[in-house]
Order: sequence, then structure tokens, then C-alpha cells
Amino acid sequence: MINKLYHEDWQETVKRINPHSVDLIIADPPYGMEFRSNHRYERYDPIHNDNNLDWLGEWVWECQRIMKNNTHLYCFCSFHNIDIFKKELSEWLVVKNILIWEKNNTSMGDLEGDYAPKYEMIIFCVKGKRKLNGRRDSNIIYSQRTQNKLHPTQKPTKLIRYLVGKSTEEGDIVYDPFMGSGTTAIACIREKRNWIGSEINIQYVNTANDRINVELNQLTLF
Amino acid sequence: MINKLYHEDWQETVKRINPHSVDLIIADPPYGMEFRSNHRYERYDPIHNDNNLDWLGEWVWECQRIMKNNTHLYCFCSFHNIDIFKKELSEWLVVKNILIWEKNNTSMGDLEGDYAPKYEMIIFCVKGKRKLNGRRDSNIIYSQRTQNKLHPTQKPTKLIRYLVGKSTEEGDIVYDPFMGSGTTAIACIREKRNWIGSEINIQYVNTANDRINVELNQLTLF
DNA sequence: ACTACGGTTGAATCCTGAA
DNA sequence: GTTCAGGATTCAACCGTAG
Repeated sequence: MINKLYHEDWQETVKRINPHSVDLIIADPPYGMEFRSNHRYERYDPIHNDNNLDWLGEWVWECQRIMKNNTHLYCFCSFHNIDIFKKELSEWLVVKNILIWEKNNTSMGDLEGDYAPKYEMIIFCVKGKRKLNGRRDSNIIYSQRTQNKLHPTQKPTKLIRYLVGKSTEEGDIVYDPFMGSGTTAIACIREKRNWIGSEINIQYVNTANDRINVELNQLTLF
Repeated sequence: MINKLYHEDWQETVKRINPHSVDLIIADPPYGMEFRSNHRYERYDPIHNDNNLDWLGEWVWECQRIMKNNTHLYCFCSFHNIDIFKKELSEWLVVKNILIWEKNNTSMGDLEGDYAPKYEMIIFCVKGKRKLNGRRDSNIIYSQRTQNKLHPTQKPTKLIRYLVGKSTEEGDIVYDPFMGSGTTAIACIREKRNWIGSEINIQYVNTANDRINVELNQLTLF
């Protein structure tokens, strides 16, 4: 199954992944933001949302199932849903920290009544215990946004390489359930880790495979 | 009631504050963490921290009761309990953002298996709608820690002045339900705002009043 | 005025050993 | 077995002092 991107929902892929077989999970899930109101007076009926977060509980369970003992999981998250994600992840994993990915510039949003968003959260979880590689870094990680993105929420390759490097060894297996344009695969190739990915959108599957092939071809030149 | 620090629980103080009478609330509540004061040197009074957040729901309700329409609330928080605080605040206020107070250096904690804590969260809430003063700042706020602290979790005066300046006008009333060593009062005096505070620890009440008196005496020199 | 250097700090967590 | 008190621990950033 290794070093392949599967054009299917994560639910299909994890069915074929054995328990205790993955060394790291990096996930950039759909945040489900637009359809959720924090307010007590719900304007939207959650049941009728295409983009609800009902899958979260099952997803966390499957993640901890396929993770080896003493491994990490990173889950990107917006502050809008940090409470829900943290709660669900805590059911089956230990939430050790919430990392702050500080970007080089701010995003859009409420221009007059709000502070400008400049970061994403990354929930850092552990199954069992595991040391981080290298020196003791802080929980604020500065990383420039990706230029010329192929996916709206594409993460910087450097950032993913950093996380992979902190939490795995060469040859380990990294699973990304929402692979998008394939950044996790690229990061793993450069860090000499194995990877598995799921992605339901065929356009992004194609984009990711193109990027991966370019990356592999560059490797064989040496 | 104005420009006074009350030696009592916030529950006692808010009983005497009229509805719709406060322009801003700044709160640095006990986080309710499993906090054992086992620091290198026992330097401060232990914080009243019984790992019990049952008061949160009532507290939020009272806060929104005394807040004028179209005003803000800031609540300091650790990532450990961000889910609980965000959920409770969302019951009666709109959580607009989670600000990150980035400190100049990291804290202690798990030295090998975790990233080093370098920030506190500040939950930014609004009752109704209100514009922020000044330019559009980002939701990551860098501010140096206070030197020679009088309280173990004392916040930088500059940081509180900044928040007061963003969310109130001169002469407005700011309430701090957990005033500690009085930083909010100092910030309000310097920004020409009125203030009300509650603090249950008599030592910190005395410390705060000393600071406040020094501050007021300095003002009368001019 | 500038640099070098020593001293101090941190909303914490793990581990050990005693009760 | 189980709880709990207390000691040890990193290292970047800051301050004050000396040169």
C-alpha cells in the first residue's frame, strides 16, 4: 500500500491499513467552518449541512487504530473549531499541545471588528509516549505561505518536512487522510520517509501525482 | 463603584453592577489546570486553583449581563482548557477570535516529548457589534513578559493597555473580575479609562492598591 | 557607546520514592 | 496497588555589570 495516493475517502483507505502500522499521521481536514455557528441561536440546521463534522469521532478512532504505539499525530485546525477537534481527539489520543503556525501575512475577514488572522493551529497528539527529534523548539512555528498554490489550503512543504522530521525516522510510514495537492508526499520523499495518502477530489489526485512524479524524476537524476 | 478594587469574589461584585453598564471586560481567570507550584523557588502565594471550572457558566452569564451592547470581552486562557472556555463563552457571547500572546521566551514543561510553551491564548468576544480602534492588527500579539513580577501570572501592562485602547474610549468603564496585582487598573489609569476590580486574595489586593496609589501619585505630580 | 559575559527566568511535566 | 509530594530538567531571551 505504501507510497501511493488513493482516490477515495479516508474511510475506504483505512479499512485496508492494518492496526499498529503507521508511524505518523498528518491531517489537514476540512474545517467545516462556514456551516457552523458558535452562537446558541443556530441559524443553520447541522443535519442539513454537507460539511458537518459528524465524521470526526470515527475518524479519530480509526487514526488511533492504525497508529503504532508511541507515535504522533498532527491535525491542522482553525480556531473556529478548535474546541470540537480538541474534544474529539482527546477521546482516543493525548492532546499534548496546540502548535501555532505563524504565517508571514494576514488573511481576509472582518476588516473593522476583528483582528486579522495570521495563524493556523496544529493540534499535536500522541499515542503512548515519544520523544521529539532535535532540539527543544517552541510551539510557535514561523513558516511562509506557499506561493502559487495548487490547492486553496495548501501547506508549505518546509512546514510539513519540519513536522515529519521531528516525529519520525527515515523509512517510517506517514499517513495523510486528506492529501489535497500532495504536500505531505513531497515532504516525505525529501525526508526519505514512506507515505500513504487519501484524496476524494480527482483533480487534486491528478495534481498531487504530477507533483510527486516530478519530485521522483528529480531524485533519479542523481 | 468606580475606580475601586473590591476584596471579594467576582460573584459579590457583579451583584452590585447594573446590567448594561460596563464597556469592556478583561479577565485572567484561574485556568483550572492541574497546577502544582513546584517551581525552583517558592516565591508566590499559591493561586486558588482547584481544577474546577463549574463557575464558568454562571460567570459568562453575569459578564454578558453587565456588558453594554456592542462591547468586547477578553479572556486569557491556556490551550489546555481552550475548548471548555470557548464553549462556555459561546453560550452567551460571540467568540470572534482567539488572540495569541507570544512571549519572549518559553516556559518549562515536558523537555523531551513536547514543544515548549511560548504563548497564552486570549479569547476575544463581542456582545453585539463593535469596531476596533486604530489600524487592523493581527491576532498574534508579541509582548515581553513582565520583569520582577508581583503575581505569578502577572500580565504585561503594555499588553493590557493595548487591548484597552483597541476596545474602549476615554472615560469608559473596564471590569476585571480577577484583578490579581492590579495590572488592568494601571493600564486603565494610563489610558484614562475607569475601572472596577475584584480580587479574593488580600495580599494581592494590598499589592494592587499599592501599585495603584503609586500610579495616581505620579499623575498628580504633573 | 558598544560588546562580552554571567546570572536569572519560565500559567510545566516526568519520574522517583515514600506514605 | 495507588496516590502524592518534591526534585531535576532545557535553553533562548533578557538584564545588569564589567571591560
